[in-house]
Amino acid sequence: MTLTDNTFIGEYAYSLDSKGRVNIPAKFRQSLSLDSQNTFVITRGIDPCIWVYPLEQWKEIENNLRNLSSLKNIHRTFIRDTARYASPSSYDKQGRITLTSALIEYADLNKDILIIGMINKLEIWNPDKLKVVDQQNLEIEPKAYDDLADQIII
Amino acid sequence: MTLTDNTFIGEYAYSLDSKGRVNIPAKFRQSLSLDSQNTFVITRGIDPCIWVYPLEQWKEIENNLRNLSSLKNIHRTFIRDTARYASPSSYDKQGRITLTSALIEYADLNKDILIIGMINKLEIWNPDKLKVVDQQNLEIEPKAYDDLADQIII
DNA sequence: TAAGATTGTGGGTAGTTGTGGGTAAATACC
DNA sequence: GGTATTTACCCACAACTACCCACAATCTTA
Repeated sequence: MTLTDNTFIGEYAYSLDSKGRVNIPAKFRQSLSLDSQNTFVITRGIDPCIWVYPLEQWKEIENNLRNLSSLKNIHRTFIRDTARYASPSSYDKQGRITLTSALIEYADLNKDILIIGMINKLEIWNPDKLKVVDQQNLEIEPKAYDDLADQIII
Repeated sequence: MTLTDNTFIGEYAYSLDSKGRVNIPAKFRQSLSLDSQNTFVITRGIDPCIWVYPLEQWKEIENNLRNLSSLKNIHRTFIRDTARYASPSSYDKQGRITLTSALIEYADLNKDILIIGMINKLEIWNPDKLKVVDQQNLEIEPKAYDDLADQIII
């Protein structure tokens, strides 16, 4: 059964091979919209992980960036920060995408990796790094969670 | 795999050879629209870097400039600054464009350069200069950045 | 339960890409 | 007008990448 297009949930343990390739979980490939043309855009996450957007989703970001004028420094900086680490990657016949060495380094990936569905995108993690971040997040103030509760019903 | 025409993302480390030639990343050449006829227009960036526009995109800029009235000093100055340093450059069989010595000097380029996809154009940087600018931009008020981020969901 | 299909992982190879340099045409200079 | 310098086009080659095939493990289906 398939859920909504370009929507991803769940956690999967996969491996990164010697050529920098990672399998995209079959379920995620099936969730990818036709308009995304078997293509994802990979980029730096805010956390030390790789963000993987369906092409269609990424194009929306691009369209927003396109409307910013380069006359303003803050706009140029925002475009540069957003665009420079991004790179399109189509999956091969086996369902794998190739990561760039820059991103592998940024996320500090070794052989074992974790792929997490984040609704509108995926995250690729070094499992050890994620453990550390999870630990840190235990210290989030309860108040912050309460504020969030105002915006989202769960 | 092709993304949108004339849309560029990613960061690439290349080199400037003794003849003033720089490779245009293959992915960018593939993104270039047919109407751009393998041609870019290079000019001064606002930051100390070189801006590289697809020909088609540059024509749009020219049209926008056409609509500015020469009665206003700010308009005249803007048109002059934008037009005077611009020069078209087609890439050769190997995919390289030739930079003018004036622009190489302006961007203070040595052998190692960085090419950054900025959605509607490219930037060519001296990596050391970019580091300095990146550092300066850390001082942008977080609030201003957040406001921008609110408009663009990433 | 058994056969078939799907999925995740590994590796080989042909084509592409980035970089250097050579030569002839075009341009500038005296 | 002849010479020097620059520019444009061509070839060469090492490194890398995309594409292909193979296979074992898992899941599906009858």
